[in-house]
Amino acid sequence: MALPSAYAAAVESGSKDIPYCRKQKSLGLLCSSIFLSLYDREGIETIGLDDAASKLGVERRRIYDIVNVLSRKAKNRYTWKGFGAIPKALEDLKKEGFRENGSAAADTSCSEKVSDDDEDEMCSYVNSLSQNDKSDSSSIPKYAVPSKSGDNRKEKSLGLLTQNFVKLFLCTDMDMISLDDAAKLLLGDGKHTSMTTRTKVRRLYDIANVLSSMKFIEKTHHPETRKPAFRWLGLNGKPDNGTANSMVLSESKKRMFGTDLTNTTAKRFKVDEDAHHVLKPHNPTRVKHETESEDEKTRSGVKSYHYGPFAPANVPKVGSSHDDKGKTVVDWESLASTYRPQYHNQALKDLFSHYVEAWKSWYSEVADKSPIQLMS
DNA sequence: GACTCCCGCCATCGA
DNA sequence: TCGATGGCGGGAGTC
Repeated sequence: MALPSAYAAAVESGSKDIPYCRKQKSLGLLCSSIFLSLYDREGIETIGLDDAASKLGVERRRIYDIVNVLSRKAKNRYTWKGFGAIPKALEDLKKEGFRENGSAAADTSCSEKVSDDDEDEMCSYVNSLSQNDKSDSSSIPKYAVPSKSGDNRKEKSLGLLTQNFVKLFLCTDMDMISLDDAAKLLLGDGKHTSMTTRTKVRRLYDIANVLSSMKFIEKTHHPETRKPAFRWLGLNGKPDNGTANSMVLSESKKRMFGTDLTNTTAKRFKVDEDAHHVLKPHNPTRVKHETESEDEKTRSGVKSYHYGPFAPANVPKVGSSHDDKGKTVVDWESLASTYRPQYHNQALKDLFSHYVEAWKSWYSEVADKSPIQLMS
């Protein structure tokens, strides 16, 4: 996850004379910022559109793109039910997907909305799909949205597209699929002109960004063609305790597509560093990736702990501290003050405080379990 | 040059 | 009627 520094940079870039970088406003980053950090907490049940937009410093239109995978509760408010309801929703969606294609017996109905984000829409979509279409039952399911006059706009919604995209993974034996193939499958027979496919692929990119930021899928390459493709992670990619912090502690060490500034070029960071010196040392994502190769080495032997977003680049892992070679004494207080970002945005300050507390909590917990030599 | 995906126009929805 | 919503494609950034 790329919070909060990447987001801070995104917010700041909009107001100052820093060269604009569009990746700082990517849907994946926004998704992480909104749901995984700002809203995926105890007591948060609804998300205000204006609230999210102002907190993140982006226009409402971008929030729409993300909340399309939520269920709208009322004008300007969207429900947020956390990650807890996802397993059931996925199961429901899978059953429905099979049922739609006549390849499995399942009589689950989506009579009520059961989940959050994508799956919520998935569920609601199933109803409309089952009413409208029983088209094709070939070996590869066709999740093309049925065309029905007067309902065209709804059929093409991002939410429905998301559901069908996920169904491709859930209800087929395809381990990975390219967006191009997905677009053709989702378009259905005889519909994929180059233009419609291109449009659909663009939307799938949006969806893939959101899904990958939530760790449902990951970007990969087809082993034969080397073409970009996406692999389903499902709940394996989900955090185990449903907190924002846990997202960054997930097992995957691969670069996350669309979730943050991972593919931001050094060139651009140079610009950012010049303009925002204070943010420089504290881009957790950068830290993570810059140290990735080093990380791999240290990980190979000992099962180490995964640092969260605020792990300094030069800090040895706790697990590796048991290694005799790695007894580096770290001035934690010094690090904390050195790397503490200065946010101008109140929401960011709050968010950062939240992470600091989480970090302290985690640190004291780990320190208790594995007494290592640390300066206090 | 292909891939990626943000931006914002504008059609549609719905209060 | 008008503000809210969101599909859509242009085109810029990135690889």
